[in-house]
Amino acid sequence: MPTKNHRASSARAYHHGNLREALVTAGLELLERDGGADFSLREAARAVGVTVNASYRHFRNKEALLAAIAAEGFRRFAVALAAGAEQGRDPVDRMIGSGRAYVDFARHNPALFRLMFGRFGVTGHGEELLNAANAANSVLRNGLGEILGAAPDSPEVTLAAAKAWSMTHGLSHLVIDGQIDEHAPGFDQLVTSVLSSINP
Amino acid sequence: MPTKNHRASSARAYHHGNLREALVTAGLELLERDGGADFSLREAARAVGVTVNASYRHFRNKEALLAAIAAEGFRRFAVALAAGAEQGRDPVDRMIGSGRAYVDFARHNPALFRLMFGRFGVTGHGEELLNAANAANSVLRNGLGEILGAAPDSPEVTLAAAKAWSMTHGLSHLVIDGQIDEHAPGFDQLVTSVLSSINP
DNA sequence: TGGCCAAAGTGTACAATGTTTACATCCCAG
DNA sequence: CTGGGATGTAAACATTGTACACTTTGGCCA
Repeated sequence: MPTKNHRASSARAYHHGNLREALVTAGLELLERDGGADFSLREAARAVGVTVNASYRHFRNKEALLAAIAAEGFRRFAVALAAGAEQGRDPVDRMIGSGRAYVDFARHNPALFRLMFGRFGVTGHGEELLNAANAANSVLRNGLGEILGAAPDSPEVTLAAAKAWSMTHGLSHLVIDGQIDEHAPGFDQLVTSVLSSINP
Repeated sequence: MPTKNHRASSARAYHHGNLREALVTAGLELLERDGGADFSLREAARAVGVTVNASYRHFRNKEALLAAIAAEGFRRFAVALAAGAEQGRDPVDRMIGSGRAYVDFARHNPALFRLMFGRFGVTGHGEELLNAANAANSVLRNGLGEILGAAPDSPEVTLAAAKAWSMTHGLSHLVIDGQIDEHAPGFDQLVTSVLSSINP
């Protein structure tokens, strides 16, 4: 636990205490507040009650802050997928459950979802992000491995994962981009129906 | 043909001739040049050899230019899908052919693809964009209608379209976002395999 | 033909943003 | 207690999107 927490109590200390984490949290909030475009660095600093330049003590640049936010997003994503899976009895049900969680995560955090997948191609943005993304990924592979009775890194699972992942990911994108209307009657039914067809 | 073409010949005329179209073209090019972030309005104007403010005679703001670019993207997209379908003999083959074209379009125009789907939720950005998007969509529905022997606007086709579209769209996104490595051996095989499973 | 006027383009200005460089303040180790 | 590294602030810069006022152009009508 690297928390130092210099002045957790004092109302207005010169040192913020844990600015890095605070900026990530503020960024997450701002990201979803106006949904679309990404927040400005100054805005995030303002929300935390600090000057812009202070953030440069914790992140090399804005991109680095966004990467940290994306990493946190992947961590929450993995938790959501696992939680969605837990509600199913058999492996197929669990798979569909986490698929539904996948879509719901995107619906409730569209800007974060786009940030996670859109701007950080897995590599070149730090180990933290990479690990978080891989953790989310293995939830999928383990589930499919169980269904197929094969190792999570076997070729069959790889192919099945590509199919299931494509379907779920595409559905999520189409929904958050408004191509599929999430408020139309029968939307839930449609999601269920689409996700059911990922059964390999 | 609304082309006025004031001074098509003169090398350096005060009036550009067809600035609107030129800006769209320049925008398309800049978009793919550095792949990721969207170009600056000033950059596009510079590329065309004109002041930034000149663009405001043709577009209300930057967003409007992006919408026009997205519309042009959808037009080319529809053409590509139709071309991809033509190579197949039976309806299923044609479906897969346009699916492959879908993925290839995304691979060759990732920034445009993201712009088209990511920032313009079908509505609220002008009729031109809406029509172009619908044209691309009907290529899919017609193909599936043919396969299923049902009307393009029937419920079965709607569901089948949601599945096929999700699968193809998701695969495209995962590829251009680097989650699926397009340079890995067997990539073509994987695409074929994934797309084959859209057969309803 | 000549002149006018709307369309199309330029110039200047402004607030906001990301980033750099120099300075100020705090807290803990010695 | 004290000095130095960590953490913050202040001022400055180039770039961006956009607004406002001006200028140039070329086709239409007398």
